[in-house]
Amino acid sequence: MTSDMINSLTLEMVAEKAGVSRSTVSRVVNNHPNVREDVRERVLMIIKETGYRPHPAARSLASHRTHVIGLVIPRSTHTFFTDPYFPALTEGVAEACNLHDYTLSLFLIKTEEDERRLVPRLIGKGFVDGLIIQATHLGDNFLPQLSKGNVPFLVAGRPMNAPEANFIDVDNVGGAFDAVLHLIQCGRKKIATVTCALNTSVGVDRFEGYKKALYAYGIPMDEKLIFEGEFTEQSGYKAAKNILPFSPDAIFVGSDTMALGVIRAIKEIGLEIPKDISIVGFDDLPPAIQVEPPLTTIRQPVRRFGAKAVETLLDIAEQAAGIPRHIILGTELIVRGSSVYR
Amino acid sequence: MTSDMINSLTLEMVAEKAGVSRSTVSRVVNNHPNVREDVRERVLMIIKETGYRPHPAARSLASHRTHVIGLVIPRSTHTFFTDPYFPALTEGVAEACNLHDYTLSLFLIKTEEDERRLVPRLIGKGFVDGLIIQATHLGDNFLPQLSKGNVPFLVAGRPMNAPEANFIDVDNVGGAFDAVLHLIQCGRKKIATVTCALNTSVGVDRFEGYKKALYAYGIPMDEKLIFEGEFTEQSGYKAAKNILPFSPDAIFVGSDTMALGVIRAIKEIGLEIPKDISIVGFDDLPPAIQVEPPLTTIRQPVRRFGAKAVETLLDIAEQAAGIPRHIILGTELIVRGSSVYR
DNA sequence: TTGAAAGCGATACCAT
DNA sequence: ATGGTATCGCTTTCAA
Repeated sequence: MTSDMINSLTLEMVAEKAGVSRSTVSRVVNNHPNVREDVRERVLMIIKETGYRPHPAARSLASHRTHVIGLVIPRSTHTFFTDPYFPALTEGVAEACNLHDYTLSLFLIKTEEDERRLVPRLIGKGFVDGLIIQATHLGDNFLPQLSKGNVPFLVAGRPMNAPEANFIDVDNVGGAFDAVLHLIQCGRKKIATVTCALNTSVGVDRFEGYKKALYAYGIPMDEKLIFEGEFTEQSGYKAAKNILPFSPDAIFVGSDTMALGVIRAIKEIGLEIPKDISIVGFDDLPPAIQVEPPLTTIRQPVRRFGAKAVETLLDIAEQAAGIPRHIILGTELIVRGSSVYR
Repeated sequence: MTSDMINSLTLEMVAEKAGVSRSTVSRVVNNHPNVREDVRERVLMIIKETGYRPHPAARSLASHRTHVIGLVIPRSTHTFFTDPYFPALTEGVAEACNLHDYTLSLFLIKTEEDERRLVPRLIGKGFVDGLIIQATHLGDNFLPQLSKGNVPFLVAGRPMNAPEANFIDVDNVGGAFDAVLHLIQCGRKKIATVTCALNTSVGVDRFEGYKKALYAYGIPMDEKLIFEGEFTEQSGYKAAKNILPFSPDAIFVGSDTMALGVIRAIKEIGLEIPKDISIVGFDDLPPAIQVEPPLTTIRQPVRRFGAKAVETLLDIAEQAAGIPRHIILGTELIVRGSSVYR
């Protein structure tokens, strides 16, 4: 038996060997209930012996399902490998796909050109069973375009301009609140923040949490202690440079990656963390434990996020037109060396 | 016209509207030369008007091509989002796929279980047109298994135990040589190295370059100045802790990520970079410019790597059985603040 | 529970 | 240059 034969095996041939019709083999392959047990076993035997694999294209042509999920990361120009969040998300989704026997296709949309070429294919029938769209750098017309197609999709992260879309997100407001609350409990009085880009929902929501916490504890907000970053280490560094002259005793930074930059800036002017100033980040990705001191931060359940995203998407795909889903996963404060001084 | 209709449009319907046969429409769609110019234009018009898209499954069932490339990252348990190299590679490949109108499917193999389930599907006909296999954590029986199938594949990185396989790699030996040469030219005499895991070809090759450079300049090798890391920041830190007591005046570190750890360790004992000790890394990924001082390193052409990988793979897929390809891309020394002291 | 047969939507060969 | 048609390998009614 050559390796060529292994692959050109068809349902029909298996059926013949098993002495049944191809319908029956198909039922066995698809775990249909209506097959006599001994027949099922016989067919299963032959399948195992021959190494038969159904042909994906034939299958999806006939069944109208591809068993493929697309993960779309729009405008990922310099972020995909600059911020570990994206690989982490990708990993989570990939893992969940493996688990459900789905294939993950990855679409990194970097240019307008990419978008023009890709979107029409994405929303065409028979390309993928569903899409997970990373929300951060979503343009204004991206989701509307998607909605014109009939491919089910789920936004990963709260979309700014499409409250009706299905989405899954972490509790950014709550997480940020916890972060700032922690700083307050550390005895800090002058708490600054470096926000994520404020044209993104992560930026807005984490900033919201910051404001809420200050408000809840009667701490007045000081514009001079607020600076907008844009997700990169460099922007964190720059933001810190702007904030430090006003001598805050704590900084809540919107992401771990930016916190790296903040810490770099603080060390540069010779302040000690957490003695002189406390730092809390957000994400809890690997960099958080690769700095000195290790970073207190808000942990996102990246793996659970991916899994839940895939499951929800598959669920949406099954329902003809269900209720909109807005799923929020909780976060967790992880206390390390960068915040508590004693 | 409902959005439903957009997607259920078939070749046949387009053919009817255009008053030609579906063969002709198919030719137009596939850029076949044998179509009269005015007919082509008329068909193209109708396609644009109707928004017709060929059905991928139907297409690949009939043509035996999927227009999908698989990127496989074996045993990526804690590396995929720990070392920015993997996202960078992924990005490069994704970009190239976009360019060639191919879809990228991502397979992260983390467990033995994943491997058992995935490999048979991967090598089955009709799943992908070709595979790019990341070499670093390749088990011994991975490539042999792949070879049993008839899916063309290309290894990204030199595979340790399969010299006959097609692969593409960067010149790790040459790059490491240049790195160490640079340190020698900086006047350093006692040059240590933190290697990548030595059961990987990156590890072996970069170490080889280190040895070659020392040899070329008559510098004796000192076992005490050599320590094996395992790609992570933490392992770099640990390695440096072991090496620093022997007071080297330079360290060539096998990857930027590990160099981050090395620098952390050096700062901890109060040495100054590059005054007391010079550091050179390898990769030139974002972290390289997020440390103080910025890291001198060997730049890999990640983007070009991805592009070349995809092109080569597609090329292999076209040839029935061509000569084995072993492609090596050059590297470039990027001098920043961590090496030259004056 | 099983089998027969009609699609699924394209490609590609063979005529013309 | 164009059209007719067999074919790709499976799913899914519909009958039996």
